[in-house]
Amino acid sequence: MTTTPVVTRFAPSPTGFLHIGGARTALFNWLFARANGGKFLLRIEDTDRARSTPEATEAIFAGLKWLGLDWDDEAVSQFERIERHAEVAQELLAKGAAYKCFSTQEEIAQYRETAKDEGRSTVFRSPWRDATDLPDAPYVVRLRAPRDGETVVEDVVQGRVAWKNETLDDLILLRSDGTPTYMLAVVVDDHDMGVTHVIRGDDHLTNAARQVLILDAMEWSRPTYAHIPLIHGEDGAKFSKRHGAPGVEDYRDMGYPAEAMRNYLARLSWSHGDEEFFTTEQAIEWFGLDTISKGAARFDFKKLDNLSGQHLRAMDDVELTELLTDYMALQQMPVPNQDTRAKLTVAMPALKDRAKKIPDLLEMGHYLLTARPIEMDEKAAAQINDVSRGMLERLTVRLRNANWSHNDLEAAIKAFAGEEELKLGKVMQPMRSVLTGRSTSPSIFDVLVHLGREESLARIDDMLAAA
RNA sequence: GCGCCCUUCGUCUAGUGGUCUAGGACGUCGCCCUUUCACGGCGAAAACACGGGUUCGAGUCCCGUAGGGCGUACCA
Repeated sequence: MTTTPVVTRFAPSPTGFLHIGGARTALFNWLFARANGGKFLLRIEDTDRARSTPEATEAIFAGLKWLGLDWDDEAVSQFERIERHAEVAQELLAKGAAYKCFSTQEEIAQYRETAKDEGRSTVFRSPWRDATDLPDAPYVVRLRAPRDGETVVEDVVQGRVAWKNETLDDLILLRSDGTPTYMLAVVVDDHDMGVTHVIRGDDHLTNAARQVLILDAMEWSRPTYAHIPLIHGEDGAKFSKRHGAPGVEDYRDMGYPAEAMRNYLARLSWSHGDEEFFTTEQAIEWFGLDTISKGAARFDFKKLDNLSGQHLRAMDDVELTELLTDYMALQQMPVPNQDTRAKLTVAMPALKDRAKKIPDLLEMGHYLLTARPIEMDEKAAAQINDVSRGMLERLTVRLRNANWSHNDLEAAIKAFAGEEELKLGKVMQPMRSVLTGRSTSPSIFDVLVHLGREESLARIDDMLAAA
């Protein structure tokens, strides 16, 4: 027995951006290919010229790259293969497996209407299926589909799915303008590209029945099908724009690391026991079509946030600093210089401890990214009054003589609070305001150390001078 | 309308006839830690859609019902 190498593909239509559902489909295909040492191919389904744009194609490339889903070989343009699609249609015609249908769209619509009125099946039955006397008029090429028996698709996730052939119509292969339909194009392309496993959304499950008919007519072998459930929004309806963030770039912009995104998306309708948090390497090791469930999953931002935080905390500090500066560049923010980056890396353990997304890192590390004079936000400013000002003034005197280490500073400040009979928080919060301009930040002792003696004291002096 | 698919805590899921008085994770609530916010630790509430079968025994198999989804184009 020869083992044929696995070939999967992702085949999006370039009509906008990389949809979150599409991204998950791409991820499954990628994971399966990588898990089996196979190939992951990309095909752009751009045969609908009116809706396809080069920008959308670029957006899909960008989305996949950001997610880290690298594809093998050149991306295939379906549009460029229409000659080949037509060729197959001709072959089918020659074999008698397809026929020319001269019914107009109006006639078809009429047929369906009367069928509906009479309570019959609305599946169109072309009068040209067995006609011998053909007019000289525009025609479409239809598949001569079997009318008896049933068509069965063995799907690795859905199981055995069967349709009575009488419910399937003679689908159109070539339109009256000679261009191929989607049904024909997918089948031909998948075959020519050597795709062994078709992993796609279960909105294509019904299409599989008709595609299999084309395959059979051409006497081509069938790929393994895996129709995976769709991703729904938090309200249970198909994930769309009104759910807030339909495109992968939205998640990039919100500051989720790609690794967290892969982890979260992988866990939607797929699982490996109780594993929740894992690396991409582990996902590749564990992934299998047999552990995909049939039910649609709802997208849950809360869980994504949690996973994202875990990934942030697991990341290396230098790597995280890079991720942070890349994000700042992406958001058109001034990118910190080498010196500031070094400080960010040092502070990173404290910053990442309380972050879920990259912008949280930015917020936490704000004190390192801002220069004197510090601007306080509203909550921070509320901490400053005559009492806290006086307190800080007395504290500063102590600080000037303190040894500038985390432990010594902590000891000095605690001693001060004790003498003033103040709860530590009463001392810390005003300090936080003055040093960071925020009401939340890493530990003040850390902040003092990160900032250094000179900068810390200067920030306090600024405030006192402004009084 | 017709066809196909789906249905375990609020959410993601484990579960492949007995070990399920149903496990984990997120979220929620409580307690602890604590200078804020987080993180972390401990604990709690919380589900087999419903009804029939099959079986000694069903979350697990079969059939209905209900609910949801997808499809039903000379779109992809």
